[in-house]
Amino acid sequence: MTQNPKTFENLPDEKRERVLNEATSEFAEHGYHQASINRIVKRLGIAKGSLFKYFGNKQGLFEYLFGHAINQFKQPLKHIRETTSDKDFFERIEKSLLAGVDFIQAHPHIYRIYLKMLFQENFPMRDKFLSEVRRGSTKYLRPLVTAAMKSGELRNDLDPDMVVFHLDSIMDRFFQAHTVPYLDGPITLYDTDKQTTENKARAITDFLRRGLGNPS
Amino acid sequence: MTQNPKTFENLPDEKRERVLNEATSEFAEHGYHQASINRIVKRLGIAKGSLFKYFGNKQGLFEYLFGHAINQFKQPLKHIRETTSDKDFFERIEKSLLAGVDFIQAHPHIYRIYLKMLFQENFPMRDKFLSEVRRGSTKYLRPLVTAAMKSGELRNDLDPDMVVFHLDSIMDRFFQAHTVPYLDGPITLYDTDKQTTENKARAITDFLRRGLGNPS
Amino acid sequence: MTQNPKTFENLPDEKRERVLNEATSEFAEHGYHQASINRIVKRLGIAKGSLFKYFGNKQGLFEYLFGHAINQFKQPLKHIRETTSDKDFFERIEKSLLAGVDFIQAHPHIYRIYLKMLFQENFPMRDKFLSEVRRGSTKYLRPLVTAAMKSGELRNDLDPDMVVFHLDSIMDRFFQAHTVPYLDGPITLYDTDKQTTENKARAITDFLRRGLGNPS
Amino acid sequence: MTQNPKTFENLPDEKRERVLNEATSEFAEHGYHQASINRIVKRLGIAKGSLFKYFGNKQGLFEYLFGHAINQFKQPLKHIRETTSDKDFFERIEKSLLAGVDFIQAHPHIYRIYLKMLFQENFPMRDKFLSEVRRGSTKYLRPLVTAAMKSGELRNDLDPDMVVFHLDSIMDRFFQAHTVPYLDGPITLYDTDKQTTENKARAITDFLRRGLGNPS
DNA sequence: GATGAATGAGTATTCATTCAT
DNA sequence: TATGAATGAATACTCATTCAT
Repeated sequence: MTQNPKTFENLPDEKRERVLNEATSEFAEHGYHQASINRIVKRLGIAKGSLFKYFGNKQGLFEYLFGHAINQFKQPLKHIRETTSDKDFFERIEKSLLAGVDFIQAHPHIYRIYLKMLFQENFPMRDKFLSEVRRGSTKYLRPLVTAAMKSGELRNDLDPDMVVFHLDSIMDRFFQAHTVPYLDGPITLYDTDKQTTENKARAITDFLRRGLGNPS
Repeated sequence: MTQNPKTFENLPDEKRERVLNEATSEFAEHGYHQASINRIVKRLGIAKGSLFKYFGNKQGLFEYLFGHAINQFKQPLKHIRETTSDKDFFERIEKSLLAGVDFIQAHPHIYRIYLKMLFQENFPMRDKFLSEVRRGSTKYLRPLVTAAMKSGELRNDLDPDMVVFHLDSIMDRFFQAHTVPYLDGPITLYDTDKQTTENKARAITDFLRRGLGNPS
Repeated sequence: MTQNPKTFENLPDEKRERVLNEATSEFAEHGYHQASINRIVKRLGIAKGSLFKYFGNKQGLFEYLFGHAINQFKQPLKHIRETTSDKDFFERIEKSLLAGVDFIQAHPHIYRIYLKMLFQENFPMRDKFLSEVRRGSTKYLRPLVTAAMKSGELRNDLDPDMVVFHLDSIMDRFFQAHTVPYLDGPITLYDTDKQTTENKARAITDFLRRGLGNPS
Repeated sequence: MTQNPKTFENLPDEKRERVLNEATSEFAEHGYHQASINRIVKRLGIAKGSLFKYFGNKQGLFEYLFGHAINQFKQPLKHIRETTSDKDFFERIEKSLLAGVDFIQAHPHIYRIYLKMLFQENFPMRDKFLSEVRRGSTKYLRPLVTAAMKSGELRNDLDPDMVVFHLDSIMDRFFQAHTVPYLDGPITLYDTDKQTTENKARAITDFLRRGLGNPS
């Protein structure tokens, strides 16, 4: 590998961003293997050799770009934990749902790459990235659940691991349904406006509260 | 598809099966575009021209194979409805979980193709196949839910659409976690033995009963 | 070569004709190399093997078919000579023009194959067929010219070879212009009705009479 | 054409010419569809990808090459009009015959492609190129004819459109007979030396003068 | 540091021809 | 005699990658 990421990092900010954006949207649209370096450089108007100087090869470009993106993924979760109190578990869930949708709408390309990666075994660095994302999700939800069980917000006859599995499934599906049709079933979410998203997040939270919350 | 698949259907059973199996596993491993007709025929030891005689082109092969598979998908669900009574909603859910896993373990390639299709926009016939699968899922779950609400098994303060969304999310995640690592979170399912699967299905069902069932 | 033309000749008339017709129109439409045996048998609804049994290979089919057609080519010229007298040279030319157009309109496929063959060196049997046709043309025209010069209908200061070359060029172009656009120049012939064709043939004949005829 | 031909135009002159020459002779020998990119690159000793970089696809190569050639076609006609006076119509025709043969002998491949295109309907850009050539021909001849009729060189009882049709037929056949055997009839032109060509052109011109010229 | 021409193995697809049934 | 499944070399075209300028 002859790449030299320093070369790329010395580029003017604006150009660096353009490169990453165009490449990201190419990968988002076509997945890893169908993405075409030819198309990327044509859209960018730069020489093919330059891209290879920056990142060595296709995989290097992808890893750089997705590693870069994954950091932004962690911001919103952190923000929620900091701006909400331990007191209201279900409010936190609701805010997490909305924050997730916000992030997806702000960075649709990254989320689409992530979804493609989920079931495509031959993405480079797939193991590394996916385990990182999943670990992040569990590390975020589990303390919320155990705290809520301690404080009595959640019923105490529940298995915390089950609750995490449960919440994770519902939340992920909620996000996916905002990105891909077919996944919403009877509650239509795809391509709807913000107002509707908020109503649905509220409805799901209420539903969870009724199912998991302490009736007392 | 310029060829009608009569030629293929006249083949001896054994050969027909070998062709479908090799092709299916190629698509399962690589997705649609990365799947290589060259590799398929090399593994089969038949001439390239033959495959095109059978199915006209790559897309024809895929459609035949996946359309064929999708029919098998519908059998287990039907079987459950017929062999269980309306009386125990949660037993039905538990059996559905196990039947789904059984199917996936019997046809792992087909399920992997389906998962790849979910987030890969350029699969041929994606719209047709996905909407067919999703519709099947909703059409299966909704009557179960409304019947259970009528009979008093499910709490009557729940929105049936929400329950369906809920069940669908959990069930899908349960299946996916059997196929793809990373998706199980704290409850490990991937690559485990049958005993464990049954315990987990039972645990999830119990959990749902506690959350959604009528306490009376 | 394993072909057996007897096999074909034993076929019922109706089938034999259908085979020749479909094959002829395939060659007329696509030329020799682009013509597809696959398409021919599909249109005919017969087995591919049968065609090869009849004619051995693609070239055998073409030779049979075109040899068959070329005989029909000779009929109209013969007919003209027999039904007109030596007395009116220019009437003969005019009738020949109309007879040629009639033949082309009755057998458009054959004429189109002939035209394609003219400039496509790799038609099988091209040499044999073309020289046969050209010889036929000269053998038809030359006696007409010499007779007319003797009888005084044509000016006697003309070189008979030149007259033949001349007439041949004009007549061929007249036929081609009925089949292919672009070749008519300022006198539009392509796709016109019979009335117009007759007018044009008359006009050309008159023109020739003025140019070549004996003014006395 | 997805590629603009800048890449090709930046190539060193010598290479550019070799590429065009080999490609032209391939198309001349085999026509459009039977021409093989594989053969072209093998003969050139360059990579297949390069040719596609230059011209995008087979059709792009053909259009570039033929469009390029068609411009050269127009030079000799223009040259004749400029170097001859209106005074001698038949001298102009004679010079045109010789100039045409000169061009054809200098660019035999291009003329052979043109002839193939005449009766092969599926040449790309056939309509565009043929109508351009034909229009050029008519636009060249018609003013010559009308001028000559006005000046009294041509008999005034002739229809100018007929004269054009006439001249066009004769001239084209004269050119074709230099390229393809069979088309000369009793006056042999194919593969003959320059001396003979000049004699024949003179003979044809004299013949035309006798037929069309004003006897006064 | 940037360029962009060159590469060649890879892709899906077509086709005339053969031959066992 | 008729069938139609099997063949494999051929086709146009794409693509990540290299490297001399």
